[in-house]
Amino acid sequence: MSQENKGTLGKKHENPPSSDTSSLELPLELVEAVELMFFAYRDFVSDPDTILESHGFGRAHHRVLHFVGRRPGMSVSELLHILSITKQSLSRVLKDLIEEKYIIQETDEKDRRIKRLLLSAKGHELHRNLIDPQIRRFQDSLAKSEGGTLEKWQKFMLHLINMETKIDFMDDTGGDK
Amino acid sequence: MSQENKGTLGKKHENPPSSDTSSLELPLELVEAVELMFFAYRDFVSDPDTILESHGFGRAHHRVLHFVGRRPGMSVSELLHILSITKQSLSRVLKDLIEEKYIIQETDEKDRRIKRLLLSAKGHELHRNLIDPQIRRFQDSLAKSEGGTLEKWQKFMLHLINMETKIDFMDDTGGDK
DNA sequence: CAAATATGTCAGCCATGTTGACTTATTTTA
DNA sequence: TAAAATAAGTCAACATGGCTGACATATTTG
Repeated sequence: MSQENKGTLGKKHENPPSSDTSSLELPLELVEAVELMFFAYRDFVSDPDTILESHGFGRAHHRVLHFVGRRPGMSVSELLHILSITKQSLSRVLKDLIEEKYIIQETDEKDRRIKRLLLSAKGHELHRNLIDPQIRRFQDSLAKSEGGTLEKWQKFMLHLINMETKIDFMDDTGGDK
Repeated sequence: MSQENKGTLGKKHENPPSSDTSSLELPLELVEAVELMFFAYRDFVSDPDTILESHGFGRAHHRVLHFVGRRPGMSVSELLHILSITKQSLSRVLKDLIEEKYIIQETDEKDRRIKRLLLSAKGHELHRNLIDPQIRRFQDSLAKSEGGTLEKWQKFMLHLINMETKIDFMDDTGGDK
């Protein structure tokens, strides 16, 4: 059942031989999957986008709030590394968040060059409001996807990401596995 | 097994009661899922991004190539609708693609106001080169995700998207389901 | 013939990425 | 201890790809 060709979301057409014409014919269900990735991601971030707008923030601010929330006390360079952006890009949004007291900086005691980043209460609240609709979306989808487990979805998604990223994620996630 | 709390990608911590503190404690595995969505999407588009760069194109060009490739003969307004962007945004990239002969315009016979969009041979080739690494990524991930099926992943992703988007996608996909 | 529709274009704004050059603290190391 | 390396921050300029508003043109429809 799981290996059959049916169920690729219900196209009218029969699947093409699906054989090893690999370099000639693309497997249609995977082309569809590419598209699903695009649509799902776009809609998945649409709710937080709306909330952010009302605060004069953008997606970049969201990412910072998210990662600082997930790894309280992380340094600026750790944040840069996980986001894979330049410090000039980061600085614009980080400055906003610090000025408006969503994020607090604490100088590290041992190494006073390092600034530890933390969410303020205000920051936690916003982060919470941003992630709530996304969590709900997952829960709804999970409820509707009988047979599918979150665990399997996670495994699949994890395999899509690059090794270096995987390290960052694991880090974030606690490490083992 | 599929309902247990374990396997949320291997955090060090025990899962918090996971009870109905719903409005107080976020389900950790879903917070991780949010993050996976971010990382997976970013890495998933990274290969095409590299190819695009060598052509002087961006992600926006990729999307146009993709949808025109998937729905040959679509009109400009259909494309605008599916991309959910303004015609001014589209025009910049579409102009590039037409000038450089990746996309061909044909005036509709019945209604000469409508321009039908098509990929040229050159367009097909580029599209193919862009999607190939993504297809490969899916195939690799699928191979590594024993137990998980593409079908279930698709169902889950489909449920994440908005109703209106779902209509667009189905359209694209052939309609039924 | 008037109104609606499909497309295209000009001009300017905004968010968020980039590079390169430099400063200031602070810690490490030779 | 003096020099080098590291962490953070800043200024300036540039690119991409969203956006709005205002219009122009061709074509079809009522």
